[in-house]
Amino acid sequence: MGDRGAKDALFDGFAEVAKAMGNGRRAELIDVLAQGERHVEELADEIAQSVANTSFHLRTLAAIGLVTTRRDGTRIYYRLTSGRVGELWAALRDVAAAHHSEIDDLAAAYLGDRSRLEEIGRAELVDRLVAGDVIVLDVRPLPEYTAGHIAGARSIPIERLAESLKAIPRDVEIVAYCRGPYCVMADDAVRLLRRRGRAARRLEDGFPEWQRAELPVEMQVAS
Amino acid sequence: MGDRGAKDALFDGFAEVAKAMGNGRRAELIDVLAQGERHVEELADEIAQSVANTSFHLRTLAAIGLVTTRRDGTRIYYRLTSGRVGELWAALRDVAAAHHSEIDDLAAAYLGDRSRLEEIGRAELVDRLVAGDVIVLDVRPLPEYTAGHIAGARSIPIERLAESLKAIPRDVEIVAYCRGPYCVMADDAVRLLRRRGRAARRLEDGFPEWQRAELPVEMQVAS
DNA sequence: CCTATCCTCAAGGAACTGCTTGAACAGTCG
DNA sequence: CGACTGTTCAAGCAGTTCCTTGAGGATAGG
Repeated sequence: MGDRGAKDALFDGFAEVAKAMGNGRRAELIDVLAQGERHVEELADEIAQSVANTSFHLRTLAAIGLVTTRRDGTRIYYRLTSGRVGELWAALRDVAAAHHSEIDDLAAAYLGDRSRLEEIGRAELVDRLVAGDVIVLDVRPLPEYTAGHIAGARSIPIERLAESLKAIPRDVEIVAYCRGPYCVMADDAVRLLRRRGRAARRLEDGFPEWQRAELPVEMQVAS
Repeated sequence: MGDRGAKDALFDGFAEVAKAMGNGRRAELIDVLAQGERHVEELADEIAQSVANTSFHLRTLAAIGLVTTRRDGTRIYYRLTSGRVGELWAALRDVAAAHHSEIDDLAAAYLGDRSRLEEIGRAELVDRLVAGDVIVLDVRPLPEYTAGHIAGARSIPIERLAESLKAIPRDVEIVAYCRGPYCVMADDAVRLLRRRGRAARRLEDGFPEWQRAELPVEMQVAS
C-alpha cells in the first residue's frame, strides 16, 4: 500500500482534471455548457474558434469525463456530465477572483464600469416574482433559454433587445440576467434599458447559480 | 464592453488557476499544505522531489496566489492563501473521482483493498468524543499535528505506531485519521492495529474536512 | 445509393511545461 | 563582519500543448 509511483499516478490523475480546465477556450466552453447543452457548431461560434479546434477541445473535456454527448440527427450535443462540474467551475472562478491578482484588471477590462449598474439579489427577486411587479428578461442566446430559464422569464436575446423594446410595458421594473457574474449580456441590457428611460437592474450572477440555489426553473420539453 | 480579446484574456486568467493545479506534484503540495504550513525542505521530502524543483512549483502556486509565504529564521514557510483553496482542491478531487474513470483504478492501486477497513463518520465520532469512550490517533507527520488537529487527538506518526502500541490502552476503540480520503496513513494504522488485536476504525476523510465542518480543533500556539 | 451536413481525426510547427544541474542570493547567527 | 543555511534563479533539453489545414467518417434525406 502506498508506494511513491502509485501516489504520483493518482495525483497526476487529479491534476488531469485541472489541466482539462486549464485552457481559456475550454473554460469558456464549460461556462457556456453550464447554461445547458449545445452542439459543436454553436459552441465554435460562441468561443470564436474553428469547428475543428472546438471539437478537439470538447474531446479533451470528454476524455476526462467533464462533458458527455448525445446525438440528434446529424448533430452532436455536448453537456456537462453533472451539476458538480458546474460547481467546480464556479469554485475555480471564485478562487481566481479572490486570490489571483490579475483577475480584477482583466474583469474590469472585459466588463467595463459596473458601478452604475444596480444589482438585485436572488432572494429579493424571488419576492418580487411572487408579488408580480417585475419583468424578468433572459438576454442569453435563445438555445440557452430553451435549455432552461428562470420561471416566468421572457427570452429577448441581447441583439434583439433594441427592436423589442416596444413590447415591454413602460411602468414596470425590469430585471435582466444572463450566464453569471462574468457575463456582459445583462450589463449591456441594463445600460440600454436605462438609456431608454426604463427602470432596470441586473440579477447578481446568472442562471446556473439560480438553478444551483434550487429556485424555480422552467424548461422547454421536447415535443 | 465585451470584446473578444478581453473575454479571452479573462478566461485565460481563470484557466491559469486551473493550470497551476494541473500538475501532479503541485496537487500533492496543495494536499499537504491543506494540513497546515510547511517549509520548502519538508515539502520537497513529502513529494519526493529536489528542493529546486519543489521551490519552482511553490513559486508557480504563489504567482497565481494559491499559496503565501512567511519567513521564520532562515526558513520560509508556505501555506494555502485561504481555506477556499482547500475547498477548491476538495471539489476537484470529488469531480475527478465522480467523472474521471481512471481515478478508480489509480486510487485502488495506491490505497489497496479498503473493504475490510471500517470507517466512522464525523458525526458519530463527535458523539463518541463527548462520551469519552474512544481514542483518536493522528497518524500524520508531527508538523501537521502541530499545525492543527482534532481536539483531543494524540499524535503518533505512522512510522512510530508499532513501537508506541504499548502506551495505548487495550480496551478502548481506536479511531485513526490522516490527511483525507486519498491518504493511506490511517489505512495502514488501522491494518496494523487490527493485526495486533485492537478494535480500530478509520475516520472517513481527514483533518481538513473536519476543520471545514467547523468541528472542534486544537493547535499548538507558538510560545 | 449518393450527396450534403456535421463532426472528428491526423500531421505538423510554434509555444509552453517540467525536470536537472549548478550558480547566486538572501537572512541569520556566531 | 564572514561563513553558513535554506531558498531561489538561469540555462538547457525532452516532452507536451495548442492551433491550423485538409482529409476522413457518420448520419439523414432525397
